[in-house]
Amino acid sequence: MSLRHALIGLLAEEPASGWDLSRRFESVLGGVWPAGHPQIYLELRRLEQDGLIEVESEGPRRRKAYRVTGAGLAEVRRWLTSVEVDHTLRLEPLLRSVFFWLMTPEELATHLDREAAYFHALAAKYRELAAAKDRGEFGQSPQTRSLRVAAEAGVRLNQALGEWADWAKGNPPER
Amino acid sequence: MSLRHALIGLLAEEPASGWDLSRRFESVLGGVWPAGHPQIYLELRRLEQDGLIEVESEGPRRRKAYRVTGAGLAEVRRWLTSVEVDHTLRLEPLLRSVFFWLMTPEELATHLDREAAYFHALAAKYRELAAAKDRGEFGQSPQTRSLRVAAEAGVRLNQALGEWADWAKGNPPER
DNA sequence: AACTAACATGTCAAGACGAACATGTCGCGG
DNA sequence: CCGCGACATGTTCGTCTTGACATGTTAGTT
Repeated sequence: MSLRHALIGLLAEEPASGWDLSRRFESVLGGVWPAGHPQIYLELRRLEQDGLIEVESEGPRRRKAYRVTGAGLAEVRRWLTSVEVDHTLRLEPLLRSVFFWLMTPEELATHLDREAAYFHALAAKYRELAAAKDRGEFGQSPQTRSLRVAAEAGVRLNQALGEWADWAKGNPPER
Repeated sequence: MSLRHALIGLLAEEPASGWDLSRRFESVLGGVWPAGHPQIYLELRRLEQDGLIEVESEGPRRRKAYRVTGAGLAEVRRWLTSVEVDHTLRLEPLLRSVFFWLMTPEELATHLDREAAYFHALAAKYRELAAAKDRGEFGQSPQTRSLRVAAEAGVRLNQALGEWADWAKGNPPER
């Protein structure tokens, strides 16, 4: 159900079409909240029905740009401040770690190498993004600064996971 | 689809009933892969149909204990070694951080305090669990050692998130 | 003998989600 | 002016996942 609020939140920045939102989801939120375009178009129609967003303009190719309404803005703010945070984490790499004992030491070593490389690379990507923002490459708007905070989470999270994989290599379940 | 493999993996440790698995899911895997009992019972029946697990014994209260078959064991191992890891992460607290600019500084400060407290507390819980395992309180089986590795991830992940929340308090989007 | 908490297994409905399919438009290079 | 790639919007189907409801058992208590 967070998709709903994420869409309103993105629209609060600036009006956008389903297609725009789909791409922004992929680039901005893909790392923390994946959503395909079918879901997005569906939810946009629901949001419009509920009066939380409205059509701002219709462009070429049936393009419809949406804008947030007062009710919509109030609803995101209510979500941000009054709705309990859902801390549910679902991470397959960690699920797998519970079953490392079913792998041979060689298989495990290969696996952990790959995982460590993946996480360190992602951490580097976020580090770069954060540095670019610190250089002011995306302006200094509050939205950009929020993304800077989110990027910091990307850095720290993936850094931690990469270091965990490194640590696991030195502390395999079969010692 | 990982539920399937997680269930076989748990059964590879020792035979168990749907109820047992449900509780083990909550205690062992609840932090990384939530699953309610309806899913578990459903999936167990499917797994039995597919010959990956079989009924080991029937006890009181319609209790059916399942045991992994050779095909089942082969299937988890195939999953662990040959199926691409799904790195999808979905974490609402991070999604929210993209929209911090919609909160007042006061609301944000309160929110970040709560989040930091939550993550630090969880990290402490995992740290304790890891320490208990290091003291040998759960034996030294390969399974226990795998759980030790998973617990280490819990420590590092939540530690990182707690520190991130602390950092965000000092670097709010509205400076 | 009645009660209750914990055990144990399930169904059902609704919603979320993803993969694949379908349709049409605009701009541009050839 | 033809064709192609990127743009843009949608549907459909099957699976996953959750919450709510339903049913019955066993052990222990009162």
